[in-house]
Parts: sequence; structure tokens; C-alpha cells
Amino acid sequence: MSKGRKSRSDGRPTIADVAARAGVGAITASRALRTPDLVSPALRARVDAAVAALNYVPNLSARALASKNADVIGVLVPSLTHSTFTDVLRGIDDGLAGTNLQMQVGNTRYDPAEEERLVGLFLRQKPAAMIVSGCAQTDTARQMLTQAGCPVVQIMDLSDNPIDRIIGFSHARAGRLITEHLIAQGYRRIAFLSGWMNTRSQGRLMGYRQALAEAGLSEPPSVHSLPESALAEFTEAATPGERPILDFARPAFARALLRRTLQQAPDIDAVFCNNDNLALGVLFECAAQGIAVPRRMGIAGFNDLDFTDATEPSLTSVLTHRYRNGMAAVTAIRASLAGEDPGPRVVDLGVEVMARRSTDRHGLLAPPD
Amino acid sequence: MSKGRKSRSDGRPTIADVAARAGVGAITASRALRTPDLVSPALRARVDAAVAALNYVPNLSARALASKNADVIGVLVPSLTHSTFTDVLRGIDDGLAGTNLQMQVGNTRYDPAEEERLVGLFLRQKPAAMIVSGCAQTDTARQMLTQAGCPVVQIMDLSDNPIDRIIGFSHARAGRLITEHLIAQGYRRIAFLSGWMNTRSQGRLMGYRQALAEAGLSEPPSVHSLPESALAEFTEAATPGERPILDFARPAFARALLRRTLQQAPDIDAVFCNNDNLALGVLFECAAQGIAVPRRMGIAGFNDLDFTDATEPSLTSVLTHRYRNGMAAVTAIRASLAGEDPGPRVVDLGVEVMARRSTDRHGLLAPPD
DNA sequence: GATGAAAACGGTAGCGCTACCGTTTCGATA
DNA sequence: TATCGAAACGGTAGCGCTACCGTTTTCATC
Repeated sequence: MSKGRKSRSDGRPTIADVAARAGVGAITASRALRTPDLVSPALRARVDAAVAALNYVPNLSARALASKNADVIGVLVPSLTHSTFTDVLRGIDDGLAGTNLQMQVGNTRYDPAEEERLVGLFLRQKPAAMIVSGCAQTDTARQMLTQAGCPVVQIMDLSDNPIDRIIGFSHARAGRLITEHLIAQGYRRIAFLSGWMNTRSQGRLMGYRQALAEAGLSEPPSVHSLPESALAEFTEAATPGERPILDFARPAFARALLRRTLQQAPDIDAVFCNNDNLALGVLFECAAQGIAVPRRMGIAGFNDLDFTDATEPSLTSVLTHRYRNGMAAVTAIRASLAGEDPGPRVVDLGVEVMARRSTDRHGLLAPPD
Repeated sequence: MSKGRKSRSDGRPTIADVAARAGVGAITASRALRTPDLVSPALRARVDAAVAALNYVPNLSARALASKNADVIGVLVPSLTHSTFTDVLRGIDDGLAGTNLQMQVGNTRYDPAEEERLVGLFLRQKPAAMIVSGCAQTDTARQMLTQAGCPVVQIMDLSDNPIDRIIGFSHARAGRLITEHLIAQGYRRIAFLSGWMNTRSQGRLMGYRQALAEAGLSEPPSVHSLPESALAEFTEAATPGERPILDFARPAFARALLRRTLQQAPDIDAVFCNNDNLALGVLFECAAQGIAVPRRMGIAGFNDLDFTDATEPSLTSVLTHRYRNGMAAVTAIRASLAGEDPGPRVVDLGVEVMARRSTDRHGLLAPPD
């Protein structure tokens, strides 16, 4: 069967085989598959029949090499741990439905150097587009992305100076809005609780500080972590030999944080938690200590995860449009690839304060059904 | 500059340019980059210098075409919504660290037909390996994977008859263990609560039924969903024009499920929830209704998500090794690709019943610190 | 029926890389 | 010094596809 020692083929049918069987030229077979509108229906049918008969599977590497770009869109997220970014992935995935684009995911672990490495790696494939999280890229990464020759969308943050295009929301504004809400509800000693600070958390903290300052309030000692000695309990090695992971968004961690905060500042009457998981832990710690929520203590979270409307009392949070963000990035990319107008370079999706019972200090909300 | 109308190059340096600058043959430059051990240190240095000087970026499509396989591993998961499978992704991602393999993610949405489509799509790239979830593939998908010519690992389930290799755990056994735990704690009217049944949920349900039968207990009416009229409340369209999504794992949904269950069977004294999110909702519904947990009602979840140790009372659950599962799949794949022994074809990672206060009916656990 | 433009199809060559094998160099051994 | 095998390097050709352009066919128009 094999022609001889020179053939490097693995025996799978190629488009030439399809073309031969259909009695057409290879390039015509290619066209019949790629742009069926440009060939006659009869020919299209013959080619399709040949494809089916031979069980032909196109080789994407060859296609990518010849056409100089791959049908892959690279997505860089800082974490796969929490649902924040997996919601984004879901939005991207849904946005990609009906296209032949595939999504390739890289986890930067909140490390700009790792992000830079991944950008370089991804760009080797000449992806159709890139989606990266936030705007804290290294100079090198920025430059690589600028010269990538494909649409680049930054997401989940906002900036006046996007690499190419940015779709997201302002964390500073979000932090400010939720803090203003707490103040409006009558809270005065509002602490900021956070497991660990990244660029976006910093933005939220800034907004929180602005709101406090404008209301003439002082900032209670914010607790962002525990002393080394206490951290061990929350550090786990998933697999023997693996580096231990400290999961800062674990509710149990939040409970410890709140205990520590209350030691340092027993007079606080509200906490703005950097995310809903922390808020959930705080809620339970208050329950355990018999601290009345929302009367004695207001609790606000961030992201509006799916449990916020089901807790007891329900949890005030800031809705961030994560799914929509991923979807919007893909929409812009698709428009861009199709030569259409991808819309403005900076898009603010906004956020929404979801006021619920955990901050309803004066019982203004309607009673539960 | 351009040689003429015949060049289809985009001007980026190729390995030939690198080779020319380093004063070596193209193939040698390739070797210096791919297998540095096989060339002299001096030459390696010269090639590296040329790469740096030209800012050379290798073209992965060309490499894939020439070497007949791509440095991509395809991962098919049924959902990106809940942390169950994103934990797996994290394990895979961590397992891939230090390799030049990239992970490409596809979301099958629990639909075998979609899974089949994605398998076909992924295989077009000749991936280095495939990871698929569960063992409910269509015949066609199974066949395609069998003939893929690359390692295939099924995860998050168990079977005697893997496509190539399966690493996971038995859902039936897990369901059985947790139900036995509930029975051992003295619960007798144990309901099974589930938002929606997929293949793996079915396995859990089977195990639950086995345990009940063996203990001579009858099964209270299990509630797996709500009547159409009530579903609307939990259905949301993320974006205008998008198909609405019914999120069956929302805690708020669980609260409604529990209410309905209590109507149909007021005498139940425990619920085994299909996942922890549901259990969380049940916990809050009990709190709202003043149902004492664990005395009047035992609650068990599934997966042991990160909040189970922080709820009040803490939540009994079944620890499934999701991260480890992803990691183990990659470990087997790496061994296989390296020509080493990838271990047995069927690996049971087991599960662990995490007994906590939500099922500690008789106060046998040590008091909280 | 001649004309011209659009539609349909095809040949050639090249995308950038590496498999395959061949050649050269070098140092150890006899 | 002759011999030989391993290490180091290189030429050729091919991976499977599509861009680019050229040729043929079709069909409406004058």
C-alpha cells in the first residue's frame, strides 16, 4: 500500500483524495468546504459525498499554516479557582457558539510574568484574537499584544489606554458605590475585608476610601490577611509535592479575618467584603457569635454570586456582569474579524448595587414572601 | 524589500532567517531550539543569539504540520458554570505547568451530541491528548476517540470499559456512602434533592436507593424539579436574545425545592442534596423556617466545596477529588507521551464522607473551638 | 451571433517547519 | 598513523492546505 520510504503521510485522506474522488481539483474541493457559496450546488454535493465516503477530517494545522492564522482565540485569566472568571469563560464560550473558533485558556495566576510568558506562547499560534484580563500587563506583554496583528480585548477592568479595546467596569466606582450604600443605610464604622489584594481589589479599596473620605468618615483598621502563624490552617497542598495553595476566598478564612477585625476594632458596624465568599463566611461568623445582621452589623459582598439571594438574611452585593463581559468581548471580536464595526474602544458595562437584607439596617425592604 | 508578487510571507523571521544569521543550516537551528542537548553549546548560543536579535517567534502551525501533532490537549467538560469542573481545569492546568502543552477547553453542556461535535472539531488539530468527562459518549464519539491516535483520558466517573483510560470515582458508591452515613446518624426518612439529573446524578441516586433498600427503609418522594409554573422565577436570560438558562444548582432554587418536598412529605428528617449549592440553600431555608439542623433535619451535600466547613452548622458533604482528578489525568498523559508507563487503565480516586455538624444528630462531634 | 462580464473551477507554488537520511568532524583505540 | 564509531551538522523533500492568479463556462445584453 505505502508508496515507499519517502512518504511521511499517516495514511489519512487529504483534500487531494477528496478532490480526486469527487473528480475536481484540490483547490476546488477546498473551496467547496470553506466557502460553499462560491461553488455550484452539484459540485458541493459531490464533494460532500466524497468527504463522507472517505471519512475525511480536515487538518487544521495545514489550514492554519497556509492561511496564516488559526481558528483559536486565546483567553488569559488570572484564576480558575473562583467563579468570577469561569463565568467570563462561560460567556466567551457561549459567544463562540456557531463559529468554528475554539477557546484556549491560560491561567496567569495573577502573575504578570506568567502572563507575559503565556502571551508569547499563545501568539506562536497566530490566534484569531486574544482576550486578556485586566490592564496590568508588563510592557513586553503589551508590546507583543500590540504587534500581534489580531484583535485584542482586555476585560473585567477599565482604562483610558487599552492595548486595542477594553470592555469591563470600574472597580473603583464599584467600591465607591457599595460603600456609599452602606453609609446611606446608616453605617459609620465600615471595615474593608479582603483575603489578598490584586490590582482590581486595590481599585475597590480606593473607591471605598473615596466614599469614606467624602462622607467625612474615618477608616477602621482594614484587615487583608492574618499573621503567618494563623495562615497555616488555611493553607493546603492539593497533591503531595505540589506547592501549597492559600485560598484567600474561603469562607472559613473570612470567619478568622472577621474575628481578628473585631479584636482590633470592636466598634465596627459594617464590613465591605472583597468578594461574596468572604461575605458568606462573615455572615456565618456573625450567626455563630450572635451578632445581629443587619442591625448590629451590615455585610456587603462583591460580584453577586448565585447564593446572595438565598442566604439568611439575603446578602447585599455588587453585581458585576461577568458572563456578559465575556460575551461582549467575543461579539466585538467577531465583528472585527468580519470586517464590521466592533464598537467603541472602551466600553463600560457598569455594575449594580444589589441592596438586600444584610444591609437593610432600618427594615426598609419589603418583608420576605 | 519584498522579493515580488510570489511571496506569501508576512515578513516575520522564520527559522531559515535565524539559521542564516547564526551561519548554520535551517534544520540545525531547528534542532538547537527543539533538542538543545544534541548540538554543541557554542552553536546553541549562536542560535539563541540569532533568535533574540531577530525576535524570532516559532510558528506552531508549521511545527504541527511537519511533526503531525499539535502541542495542545483538548479538554471537554459538561459545564463551566459550577466549580466542580473548574476545579478539574485547575488541576489540569497545574499539571501542565512546565510543559509546552496548552489546554483547549470545550463545553459540552451535558449534551452528548454537542460532545460528539466537539470531539470531531478537536481531533482536527491532532491534539497531543484528549480529556473527556464521564463515560456517556455517543458511539460515534467513542469511535473517533478510539481512532484518535493520542492518549484519551475519561475523568470524573468510573467504568470497566474505558475508551482508553479512566480516572475518577464511583458516583453510585459516593451516593451510597453518604446515605449510609445519614442512616448511621439515626435518620430514617431521607429525601434525595436534585435540581436536574445527569448521568452522574443518576449514579448517586442509585447508590442512595441501594443504601435505603439495604437498611429496609422506604424512599420518600424525591424532588428533582419544580412544576413549570414555578420554574420561571429561576430562569434567567443573561443577555437579550440569549436562550434562557435555568441554573439548577442555585441555592434559591434549593429553597423552593425543599419547601415543595416538605409539602409532599412533611415527615422527612434528612435530605441528601445532589450538590453543596443545593445544600446551602436547604440550610438557609431551614434557618428561615426555624427547622433545627441537625436535630430535626439532617443535611448532606456533595463535592465538599470550600464553604462546607464554614457554614453554621458546618455542612456534611462528600469530598470528591476534582483538582487531583485533573492533575492525575495530566500525569498519565505526560507519562504516556514520554513513552513511560501511564499506570492502570482504570483508577479509582475514591471519595470521602466529610461528617460535620449538619448531620451530627446526637452531638457526637467535638464542640467548635 | 458576437461581446463582455460574472461565475465556476483549476494549476502552481508556497506557508514554515521537521523527518529522514547523508555527510563531515572528532577523538578514542589499535 | 590508520581505523572506526559516535557526535555534530546539513540537504532534500514533504506535511496538507490555500493564496494567487489564470482558464473555462455560463448567461445576459446588444
